[in-house]
Formats: sequence, structure tokens, C-alpha cells
Amino acid sequence: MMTPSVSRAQRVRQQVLDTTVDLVSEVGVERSSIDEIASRSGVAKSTIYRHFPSKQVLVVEAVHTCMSFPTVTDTGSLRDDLISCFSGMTKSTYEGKLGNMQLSLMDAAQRDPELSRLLHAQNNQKRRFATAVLERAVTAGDLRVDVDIDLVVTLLSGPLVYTKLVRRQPVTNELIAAVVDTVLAGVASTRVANGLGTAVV
Amino acid sequence: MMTPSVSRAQRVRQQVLDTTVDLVSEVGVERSSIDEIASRSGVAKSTIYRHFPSKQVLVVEAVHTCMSFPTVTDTGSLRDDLISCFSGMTKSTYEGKLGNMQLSLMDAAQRDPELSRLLHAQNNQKRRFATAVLERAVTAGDLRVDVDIDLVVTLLSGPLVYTKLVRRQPVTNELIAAVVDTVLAGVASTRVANGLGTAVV
DNA sequence: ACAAATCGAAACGGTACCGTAGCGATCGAT
DNA sequence: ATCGATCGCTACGGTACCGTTTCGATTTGT
Repeated sequence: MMTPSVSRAQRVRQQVLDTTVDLVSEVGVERSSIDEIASRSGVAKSTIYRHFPSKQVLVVEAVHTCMSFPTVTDTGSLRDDLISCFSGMTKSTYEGKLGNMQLSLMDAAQRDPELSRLLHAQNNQKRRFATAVLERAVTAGDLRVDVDIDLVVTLLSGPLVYTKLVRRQPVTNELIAAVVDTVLAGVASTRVANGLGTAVV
Repeated sequence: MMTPSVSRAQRVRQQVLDTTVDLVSEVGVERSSIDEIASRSGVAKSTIYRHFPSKQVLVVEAVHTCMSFPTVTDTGSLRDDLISCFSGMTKSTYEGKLGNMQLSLMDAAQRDPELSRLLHAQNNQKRRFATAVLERAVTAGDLRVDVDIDLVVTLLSGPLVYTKLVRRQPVTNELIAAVVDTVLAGVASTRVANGLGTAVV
């Protein structure tokens, strides 16, 4: 018989990781147990420990497997590119199983340096996508050269994260568009001493 | 001997609540145990159960006791009032013990309806402060009457929450001022089809 | 087909937590 | 001073989880 494309060890390993993702997205990191993962996945607990030395490592690896990043578009319109960027970002990060995990992961990261580094890396990566779009707009002359790009990324990301995690409301494309439009309008204007934007484009 | 100003029962009860706040802010909701609260507070576990029927109720009451809200200023300057509002908000919510608890509480709220309602109420309350400031600015003519106040509150709150909880960076007054300035500039401008703010004040 | 690697099932000791109960000591009001 | 309420202490049964071990069965590579 032919050798299958993936070994049994790999299949079992993936099964454990998938089940871990499911369980963590349902009940969170702290309430997920190896015993439960074993019975759900059909993989014996002893086998799980042959693949992963501890629950922490397992969770970190499981989370790692289900991370993805959106593709960046270049339509020529800064507005459209930003909306596309954050729309994809929202889907890949705050929806689905990974989305359900976010709060629990952030909490657990407060006491797990590995998880903390993983989430920070994930986050910096996401910021880089938006940063790239904005830097392109600066060189293209669509944005003033003195804009604080880091601040703009925070201004764009913040309201979406806040809506999803704190308000627990869906992040609609309408919201994304409104955020992008208002922030772009804000950075297009100069800031004056009284804080009220005076029209200067 | 005179009757003390507070009964022993009240003192013991408060001691338990304080210890619970301390412990939860240190290790989170899930890892806080009644046994640990008992040994830390010097109050026997049996006594704790005489005051609180379960750990969930205890945590909810403990969190409730350490909630506070900032005072609202009315300096006449919308910018200053907003900065003051969100500066106080940040201090009362995302610093100190309550700040350390936030992520764990939000996570736990996903599986505890009581906690969920408490956090939602806390959040709506905070939004109302900013909403009041903005509505005052509308009637005073400092803001266009067609601004989406709810959106503006999200635009202002989001970046601060995001900076604190996701990026794990301090929320400085400089950041607050920059956020307020940019968002105010954005809502002062009209939005046009191409999304680039055109100066109209 | 056969040896080596891998797996599933089951059980183990150890720890931590929950919520309850009994009991003697302490406090509070009168 | 006394009596009832409240407390601290200790211990209990029950549950859940961790991480390890054993052993027989299955699969894989050759």
C-alpha cells in the first residue's frame, strides 16, 4: 500500500490541535482540559502528551495554527484600501473561532509569556498591513507627510476592537467605512490650538 | 462600650470584598478561589459562605464595590471637556485594581450573565458621560447637528481601550489629546464621496 | 511479513477547588 | 452579666484536572 501523503502522527497531531481550537473557542483557555480534548478528539490523553509537553504549549500551538492575515489590495483609493484591509482584518481576527477566543487569550496572556508574545506578534503583524497601506498613501501624495501613522492605525483599529470586544456588537462594513471616513477627514485637516478642525487641505 | 459605627458583620463582609478585589486583580476571576480569599482575608471559609452564596455572586459584588465614575467638567471648550472626561475615564476604569481586572472580567462575562450585565451597565454609563459632553456641544453650536454622537463616542473610546487592553501600553494624556483632536477634526469636516475630507467648517 | 514506532484504554497519585458541617470561642445588645 | 448571633477553625465528601505509567493493539516502514 502506498504511503499516505501525511503520516498518522501528523493526522493525530492535527486532530488534537483542531479539537483544542474548538474547545478553547467554546469555553476559554482556563476551562479547557486535556481530558476533555482527549475524549472529544478520540485521541488518548497519553498520545496527546506524546505530542505536546503541556497544556500551555498545546494551546499556543493550536492558536498559532488558526491565525491568518488578509490580503492587501491596491485599488489606488486610500479609502477603499483601508476599508478592504480592516474588513479582512475583522473577519480573520474577530469572527469565527479565533474571534471567540480573543478575550480568553488576552486574559490568559497576562499570565503566560508565550501566549503574550504570540498575541503581540499577531498584533504587530496586523498593524503592519494598515501601516503599509498608509505609507503608500503618503508617498503617493494622498496623505500629508507629517501624519503620525502609528496614531492613525490606532485610531482605525481601536473603534473596531472596542465595538467587538467591549460592546459585543458586530463590526459591520458600514461601521468600518464610517471610521475610515472620519479618521481620514481628521488627519487631512490641520490641528489648531482650539482643537476644532479648521479646513485646510 | 459604645456600639461601633459599623457592625462586625459589615466589617467582615467588607474585608472579604476587598480581599476578593485584590485577588481577582492579581490572578483573574477563574484562578481566584474561596480558599485563597479565606486565608488572605483572615475570614473563615464558612463565614464567607454565610455572606455570599457562591463565588460568582461574591465576584460580582466585589467588582461592583470598586466601580467609580469621573466627574464631568464644563469649561466651555469641547476639546478640554472631552480630554478631561476620557482622562478621568481612563483612570477610573483602566488603571489600578479595576484596570487589572478588566480583561479577566470581560472573559468571564462570556459565561456569566450577571457579570455580563454588570459590565454592560458600567460601559453604557461611561458612554453616557461622553455623550452628554457631545450633546452639550451640539446645542452650543460647537458641533454640527448631524453628527452621529454614538459613532463619535466609539471613535474616542476605542483607541484608548485598544491601546490599554490590546497593545498593553499606557494611555497618556498626549494620546487622549491626539485622539480627541483628530476625531474632532474629522467630524468637523464633511464627508465626501471619495472619502478624503474636504474643508468645510 | 516482520520489527519498530505509534496508538488507545485504563488506571494511578497528587493537587486544588467547591460547598457543607460541627464546635468552641468571641462579640453585641440588653 | 448573660444570651443569642456571629465568628474562626478544622475537617469532610465530592469533583475535576494534571501529568505519568502500563500494556495490549494497531499501524508504518522496509
